[in-house]
Amino acid sequence: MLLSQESPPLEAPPETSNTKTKTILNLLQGCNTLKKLHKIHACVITAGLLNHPAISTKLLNFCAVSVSGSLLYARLLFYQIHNPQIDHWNSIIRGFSRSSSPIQSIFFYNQMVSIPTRSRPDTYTFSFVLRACERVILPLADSKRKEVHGTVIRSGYDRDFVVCTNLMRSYAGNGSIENARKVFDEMPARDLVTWNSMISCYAQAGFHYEALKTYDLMRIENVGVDGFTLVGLLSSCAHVGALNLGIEMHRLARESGFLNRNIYVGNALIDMYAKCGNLEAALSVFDGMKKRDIFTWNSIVVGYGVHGRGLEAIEFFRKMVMEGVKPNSITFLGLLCGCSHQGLVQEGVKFFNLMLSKYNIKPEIKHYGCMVDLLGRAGKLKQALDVINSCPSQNDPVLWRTLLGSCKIHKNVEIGEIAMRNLVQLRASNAGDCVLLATIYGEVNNADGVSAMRKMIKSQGIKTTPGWSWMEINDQVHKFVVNDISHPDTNEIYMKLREVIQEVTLLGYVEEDSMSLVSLKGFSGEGYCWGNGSYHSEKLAIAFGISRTPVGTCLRITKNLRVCRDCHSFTKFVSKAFNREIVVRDRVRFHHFKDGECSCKDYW
DNA sequence: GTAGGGTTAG
Repeated sequence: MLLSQESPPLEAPPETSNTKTKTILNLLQGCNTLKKLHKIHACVITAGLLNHPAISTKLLNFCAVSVSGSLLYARLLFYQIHNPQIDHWNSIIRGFSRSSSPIQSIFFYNQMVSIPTRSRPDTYTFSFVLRACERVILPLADSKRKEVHGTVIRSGYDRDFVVCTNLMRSYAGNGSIENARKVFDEMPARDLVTWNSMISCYAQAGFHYEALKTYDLMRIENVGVDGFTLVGLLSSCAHVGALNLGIEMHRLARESGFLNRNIYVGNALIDMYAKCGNLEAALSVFDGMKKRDIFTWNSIVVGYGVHGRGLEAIEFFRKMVMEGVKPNSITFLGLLCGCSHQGLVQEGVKFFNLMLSKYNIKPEIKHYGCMVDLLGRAGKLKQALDVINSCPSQNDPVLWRTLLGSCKIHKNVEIGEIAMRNLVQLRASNAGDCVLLATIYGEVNNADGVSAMRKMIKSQGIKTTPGWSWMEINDQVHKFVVNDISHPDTNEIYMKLREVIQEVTLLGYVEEDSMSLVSLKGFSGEGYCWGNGSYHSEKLAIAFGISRTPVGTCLRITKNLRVCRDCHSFTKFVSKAFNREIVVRDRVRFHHFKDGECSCKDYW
């Protein structure tokens, strides 16, 4: 009931309509609870002022938009207003667009546009309804978005920065990054927010290369940068390992004053440096920050963790807790990752237990994955199996796949078969898993096992993740895939590669061809590169890097899969033969190659 | 009076 009998008017009705209006507007001004609003609403009805434009707008706005409002109430109120005006429509559409039921927003928009004599949508209406489309995940939202887009164009709002930004985000948020780009390209002019949004749309969709390319265009158009630009670009630099561009962002941040003013920028810088393999620089930014939040601490803990420097990650964790910052589930991912790569089994187990007992953080599947990796890597395969069995969602193929990976390191057929059986049962086994188990069989000279895996792959059809490597030279990011011939300097790269192979062969490099799994050659199984005799993307990147950078320059490579044994051995030899430090960031960790050795100590 | 952009993990 809107007119509760227990809600008497707040004061005696004013005498004239004008004073009534003023009194009610004053009351609305001070209204901060729904209860007070109930009473004011009752007054409004008694005074017959519900259709007074200022009053109804304020009433509705409070219900639909303010934190103490109620959308249910807003909807009832809306239907009491005769001939709602643009402000009313915008209020109700705005309110629902950010609610848990954004579809209602579209519903009201539909009503609004269904009768042409009603208010026409304006720039605000479009912004709100597009936000609603972005949040509704039904396929229907797609056609709605296109329809709204059409209306936007027909009504001339396609020149409006804000509407177009909303359109872009709405498209990108639903997987249609091409349409987002199309909107961007077709705008007659763009402001800084539009550029930043394009970058963040790309970054959030995982198109980091395109995000960085957008910055090239930005430079040409001279639009400048702000903190948002820097953060978006730094995140993409971190993802693709573009250190030089990241350093350029750092310089811009320093010069423009954002470094000290904006905690986001500092946080993104720490993450970028850590992900690009330069922990010292990450630490220096960290040390220089006046204020630190959970992102700052997590970035440094995770940074040390993925570099396999578990003890230091633990040290940062201690400092963070001492400074009163509460760790979250990501902090523990960093810790467990660090423990796993440094073989700190006891510490890892301790932190895993601490999560729930002390910090009330429920371990998620990723944390279980770290534990399986920690124990499995250390050869405690039975315990790793127990962890999977204790996990609430033991039906996750990733856990079994991690265990299978550990079985490969320790050549354990028995538990490897258990892992594979579970993967098959979950209908999740892929070619990469077969390759892993086949490797284990091969290493214990089990020819039948190898042959069974070969059959399994044939019957399933090979489904693999294509491997790629990024490398940045002079602010340009170069991407290579296996046996790549798309690079403009392909001939030069292959010539250099053959030369490099000759050099390292003189030092003792032998291309690994351990398994005689002829039918598997050249494939990249999910998680691990596989195959010999083919030119893996990092070999091409290394050859390119050697030919294009001065002697002694460190080569930094980022790849999407794990390094295969052959490439790992190759890179060690190259680091010695050419006196180069080579930093390879693979899917799970960093490898620092120097003087023929790798920081992972051949344990990855 | 109402609208658009950012970081870790995934």
